[in-house]
Amino acid sequence: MRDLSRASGMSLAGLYYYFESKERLLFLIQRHTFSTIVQRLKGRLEGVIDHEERIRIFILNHLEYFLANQQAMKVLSHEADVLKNGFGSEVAAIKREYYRICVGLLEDLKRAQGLEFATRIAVLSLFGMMNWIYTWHNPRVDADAEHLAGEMGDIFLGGVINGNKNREKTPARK
Amino acid sequence: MRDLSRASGMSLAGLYYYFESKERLLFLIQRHTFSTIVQRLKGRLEGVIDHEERIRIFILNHLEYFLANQQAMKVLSHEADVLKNGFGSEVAAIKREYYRICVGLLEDLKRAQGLEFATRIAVLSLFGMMNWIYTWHNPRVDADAEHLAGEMGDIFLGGVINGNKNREKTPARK
DNA sequence: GGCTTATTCGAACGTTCGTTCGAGCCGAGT
DNA sequence: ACTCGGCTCGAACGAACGTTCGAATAAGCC
Repeated sequence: MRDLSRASGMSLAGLYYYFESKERLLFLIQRHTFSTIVQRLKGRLEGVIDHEERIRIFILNHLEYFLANQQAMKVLSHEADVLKNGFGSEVAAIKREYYRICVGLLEDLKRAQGLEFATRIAVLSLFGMMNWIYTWHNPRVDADAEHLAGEMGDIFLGGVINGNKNREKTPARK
Repeated sequence: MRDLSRASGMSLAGLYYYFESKERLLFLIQRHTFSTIVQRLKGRLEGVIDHEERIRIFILNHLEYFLANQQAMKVLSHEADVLKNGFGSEVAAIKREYYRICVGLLEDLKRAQGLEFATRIAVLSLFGMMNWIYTWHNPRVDADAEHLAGEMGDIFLGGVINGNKNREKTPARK
């Protein structure tokens, strides 16, 4: 809170005039952030029918926000699940909606192409790929969101579509 | 430190008799953890020549340790890069060696199969997939390390081997 | 038994943290 | 001119933190 006070130019007590506690302030930041990501995603998905393209849009939307707000996302990733009961559940609901959208995109792809893979593990692997970026991405060295989304989309889509073909002496898995 | 004192049964001051500071204690834990992972990996890779199998071993080794020490890895993931200069560089060196091993495995696969993808992004995506597990894995619900390593191996190997075939109207990328 | 050395601990120190309080400032309304 | 409500702040409070210190205990050796 003292850091925020210094950075914003407002006194420490002044912050508490607007935000009743540090926890509520974190809650507002998290709610705003995750709501924005979900809202932008919905807008971008409208009218797109190709299943692979929809997943690529999901990845690009996610990475763009993460890289544009890298410092913030670093904190938010570390501060996941620290909110107490009341605050935590509302943020958790938004995250759950986001997760469910991704599950839906994958289920659609599975149905359309007759694929077989574990949706939950695939979705959480994808989130891992994307979220881990805050630990290594250096804007001066690494490619931009669009390029990275392309590469990750290649790996992920190639994986869920052709994945189990690479098991030696193993039939398609249930 | 007070938590450790309570959990270990030794007084707070007693801890400082054995570990000169909280930072040095964290350093010892990190060094031991990452050294163990690298050491086990090297043992398991010995004698295995198939490139895909070697990457699957890498994934299994990583996930097994992460799931067997989930609470610890949750902390270590959060405490990455908090060590000051002296301590930090030694741990960073071990991590870099681990990273380089993974890069080597992928480069071998690329060469053997004539593939084209960005190694750095692929490696860091794989780390993301695997490391993110501490945020969602529930031992009572989710599969064990072996099963998860199989699924993630399918996705990752399928992705790097067949990835760019899924780009619409796009040639293989450089 | 005495003496030395290793181990353990309660109590405290100084700092940082989240938060609160009371007093001051300032512009709008009467 | 006076007041009132919104806004801002310096200063402090109590708790938690990493760390230290001196004394108490235990263990090994003569």
